[in-house]
Amino acid sequence: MKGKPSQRDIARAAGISQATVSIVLNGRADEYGIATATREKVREAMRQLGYVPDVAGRSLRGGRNGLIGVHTYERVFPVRADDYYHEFLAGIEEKAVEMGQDLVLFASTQREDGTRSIYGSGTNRLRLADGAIILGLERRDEELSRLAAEGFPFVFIGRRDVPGAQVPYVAADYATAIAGVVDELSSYGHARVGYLGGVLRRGPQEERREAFGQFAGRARLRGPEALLAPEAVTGGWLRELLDAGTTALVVESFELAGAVAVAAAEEGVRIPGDLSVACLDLPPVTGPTAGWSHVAVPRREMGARAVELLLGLLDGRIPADRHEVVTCAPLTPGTVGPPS
Amino acid sequence: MKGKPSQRDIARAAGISQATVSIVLNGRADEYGIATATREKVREAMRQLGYVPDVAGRSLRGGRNGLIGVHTYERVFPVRADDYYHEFLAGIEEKAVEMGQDLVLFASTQREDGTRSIYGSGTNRLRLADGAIILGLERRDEELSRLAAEGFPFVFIGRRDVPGAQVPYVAADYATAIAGVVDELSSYGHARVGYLGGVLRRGPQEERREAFGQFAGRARLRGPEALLAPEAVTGGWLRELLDAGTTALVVESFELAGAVAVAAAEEGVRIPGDLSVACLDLPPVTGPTAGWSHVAVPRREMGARAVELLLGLLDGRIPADRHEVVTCAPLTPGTVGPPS
DNA sequence: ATGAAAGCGCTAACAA
DNA sequence: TTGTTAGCGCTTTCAT
Repeated sequence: MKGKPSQRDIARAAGISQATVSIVLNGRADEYGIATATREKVREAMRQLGYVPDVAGRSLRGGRNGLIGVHTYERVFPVRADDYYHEFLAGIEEKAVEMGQDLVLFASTQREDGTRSIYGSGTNRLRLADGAIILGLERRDEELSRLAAEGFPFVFIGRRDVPGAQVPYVAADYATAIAGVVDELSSYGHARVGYLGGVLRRGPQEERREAFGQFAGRARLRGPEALLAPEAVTGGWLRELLDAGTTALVVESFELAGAVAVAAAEEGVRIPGDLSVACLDLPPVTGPTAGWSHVAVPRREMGARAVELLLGLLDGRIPADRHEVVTCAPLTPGTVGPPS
Repeated sequence: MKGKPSQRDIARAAGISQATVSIVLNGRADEYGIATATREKVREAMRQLGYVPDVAGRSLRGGRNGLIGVHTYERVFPVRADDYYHEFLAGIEEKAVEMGQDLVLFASTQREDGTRSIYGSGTNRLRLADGAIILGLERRDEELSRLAAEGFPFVFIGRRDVPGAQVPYVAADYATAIAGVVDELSSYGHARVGYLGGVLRRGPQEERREAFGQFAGRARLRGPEALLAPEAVTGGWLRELLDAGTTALVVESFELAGAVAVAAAEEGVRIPGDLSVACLDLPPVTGPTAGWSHVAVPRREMGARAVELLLGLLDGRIPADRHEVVTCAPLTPGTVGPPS
């Protein structure tokens, strides 16, 4: 018994047929009415030989292998301390533990230029797992629709409405969260509320900006919209903003919020005394923007929901076109107050 | 053709045998002298049907499945920002990418109480990968020796000399690094160098303390040794230390270094003016101890080496009792200088 | 209550 | 130059 012991080895050791071994191992012993003595013999031999089901054999046969794939379009463990994936993965891991599933991180799909692609490396390694959770900011609609067309079970984290394909996804309810922010600012009496967004227009950002425009319009709030890189957020820019009568600012990312903090310090602008600031992103625990008001995207919970959704798909309990929207926590207190 | 097309489907479409398809796909067409026309027919049918090789079938046949297991005794993605595993995993991922291997994170091995155990859940799920890398501060020698006895290929990260078993591991060369620290302090002219360690005595810490004792003795440095919890490091303690003539301090962990920073601020002790401090651990990028002199444990490189070592074991290129010691980077400049 | 056998997709040894 | 066949580990159907 040098390599991995197979069911055949167990069968031989227990003096029994391989089929019976399979039945006992899969907990269908009752269903098939296997004698208790036989079950014991099987379990004993199994323990003795250190048997573990072979993933390949099982998934080849069409069964499940307890592997949940996790595909990211970038490195999971980044070089710099960029924790974009971290919270999602924490949620995924947590739920995987609960459900007794293991996680497969697809590192083999990375190409020369550092990007990752599902089909780029020729073979779709994702199929090794029962299903997969896909995360990433990149738009790769063709890959997703191809995956869907092949009938491979997967869940995307982040909103993805791929035309002509049913892509199950878990998304944060930005719209409601942003409506809440607008409401709160409005009820404080702010009339001119600015929006500061990044120049890099990726899916989620676009969604936030649009939601803000919509709800601000509905609440009759008028304010400037600026799409800037962090280094373009200067003291002068901030002064101009205030001079124009803006009393509150909604900031898309905490990168930008950091720039605002610096600019405010330069100009002696007090926050929230002179300017209320609400951030639409999670703050770093430390730094100048620590404690600022923000809308918490529930990344952890989204990760966990993705696992649940995927397992639902696998069990056929959930239809393949289902998506879930996870509610964001309300705006935290800190840097939002009445205008001066 | 709803499901994924197999080689059989291609063979039928191209009117040839399945074996020929396999040969063409694996690039052995030259070797077997397949006619150019046949190759074209295969490629054409492949493109047309959108063929993707099935990993399960392939690994079933070949024995290897391109999966490297990663077992940790704690969560990989921690709730608080404790990045103990992060750097190791960054190295592992990097090398896995290079080697075209995927990673399996074993979440299913976690039990009710939150601890993880290889055999705790009844069967050894690790076997589902080709081999595994095991990390964690806990001592679970029985598990490791059982794993070794079963002939399962694995590599431990961290020094582990398990009695009666050959455990391949990748460790940091603390001894040499600490000798370097002692040398440097000695050459600056320090005569009394203290050692501050934690009360929690785990493997690596013990090793550091012993190495320091050994090299300090050899260099005829005399200094107090204290094993304290961070909250026991007070201003009074620090003052006493200085009054006794100590001019330099080697600190085991950055938790303790943080406590020293606070105590020094309290007492108006300048670092390194009044006291040189060398830390034997990686610093957090931010905080009062940022920029302090430290010995960098090459976690990233250790992770990468572990992957190489494991793949070497799998290929039989490396014997199963091999271990590797990775050199630490030398003490960084910052808080070490001549005594006042 | 248990065994025998087929077949999932793939590769390699052997046949033609 | 190409085809035939066996078998990797597993589950399931059918037969005993």
